[in-house]
Amino acid sequence: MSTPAGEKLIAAASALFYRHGIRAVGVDLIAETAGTTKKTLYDRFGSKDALVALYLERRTGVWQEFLHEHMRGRPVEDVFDVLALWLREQDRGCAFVNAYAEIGGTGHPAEPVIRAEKEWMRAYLVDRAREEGHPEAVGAALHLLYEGATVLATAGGDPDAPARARASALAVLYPPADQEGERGQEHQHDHSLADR
Amino acid sequence: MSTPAGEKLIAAASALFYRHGIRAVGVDLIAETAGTTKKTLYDRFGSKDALVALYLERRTGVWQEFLHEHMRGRPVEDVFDVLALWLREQDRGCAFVNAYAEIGGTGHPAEPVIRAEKEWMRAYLVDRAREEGHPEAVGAALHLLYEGATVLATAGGDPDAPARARASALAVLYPPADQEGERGQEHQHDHSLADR
DNA sequence: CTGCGAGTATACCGACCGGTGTGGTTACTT
DNA sequence: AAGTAACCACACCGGTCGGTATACTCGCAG
Repeated sequence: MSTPAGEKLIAAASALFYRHGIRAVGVDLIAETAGTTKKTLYDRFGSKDALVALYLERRTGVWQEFLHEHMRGRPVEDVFDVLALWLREQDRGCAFVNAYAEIGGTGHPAEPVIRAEKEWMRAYLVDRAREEGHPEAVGAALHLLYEGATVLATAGGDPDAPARARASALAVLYPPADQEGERGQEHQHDHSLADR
Repeated sequence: MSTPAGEKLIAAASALFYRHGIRAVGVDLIAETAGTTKKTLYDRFGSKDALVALYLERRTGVWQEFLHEHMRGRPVEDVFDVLALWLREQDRGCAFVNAYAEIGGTGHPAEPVIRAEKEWMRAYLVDRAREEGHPEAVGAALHLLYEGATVLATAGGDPDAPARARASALAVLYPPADQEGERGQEHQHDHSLADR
């Protein structure tokens, strides 16, 4: 926690950074939106970069709380429903991917926060999948589908992407019996994700 | 094609936009890097926004050419190898996702270019999958895995993401025989992606 | 009563932003 | 010979960038 004015600054900065991007939002606008002054911003946080890092750290917590709350007692494939629900209000997509687009590879203090968020989500899905008896590779596949769905729902403009990802996830989680079709003689089978 | 100075400007702008982001690069820097002047830039393109749109259009063509060339005669799952090869030099990830992070939802003239690229890639994967006897839903799954792999290889910092995506793709393309395990009584089977 | 942390208000800094205007130099066309 | 498209050099514009400085007020703890 920070001081009252500090919290107001974080709240204003978070909303502005997420909606318009990091470089597009100046410190003057942040201070004005928060109803405080630029002086207070620099007294609390020292630099815009530090405020950016704090914005992403806070957002990690908010998402994790949202996810845990909505996933309680539900199977792992329901992450795609939770994602769809989240994206209904967070229509600018993944804040971490967006931030990386602007600051990636620059040594910005927020870079490790971005990486940590992706790693946390990977671990979450792997663990949840494992609890339901699936190997790690299945969790990794869910993670890929999850990130792909986020991108395609926003930059791709396809609001049904999470639903499609859910359907794909079911195929990975519960592979159907091998219905041999016209193809099937030129490749070796056993492409199960088990035991990798 | 454009005039010689125009081409130099596009080349300089493309490299700078991709590496540092759109807002981070000013028109002065672009003109100087191209060895020409800001005046010429505005005479050719009219605005920075138009140059951004052109940058993305050109990049669409470069990627499509790269993809076609490397995919010749190879099965659809090899897109993930081509992606890995591409990302070895294009280490800032998907230019379109990055651009969307900066200009998404602003009415920027480059927005339709971004959407078109995602749609083109979806159609490509669906078509390639169909040629090999797979239904549309399989192509859609490949698209999700492809986008997820790109994000996780860059923002996620996981260089093995494309390889993981390839493994997941094989499981979707060639579902193994249903090895019933400890789980399997609480869900209905038949989660094949066929016929959707 | 004094010191201090937190906050406000406002002015200021050099640098850079996207974009324009002026004027002059080639080279190719009609 | 005249016109024109392409280009360069350079100066200029108002506005905004991240960041700093000065001076003042308030509430609270010693």
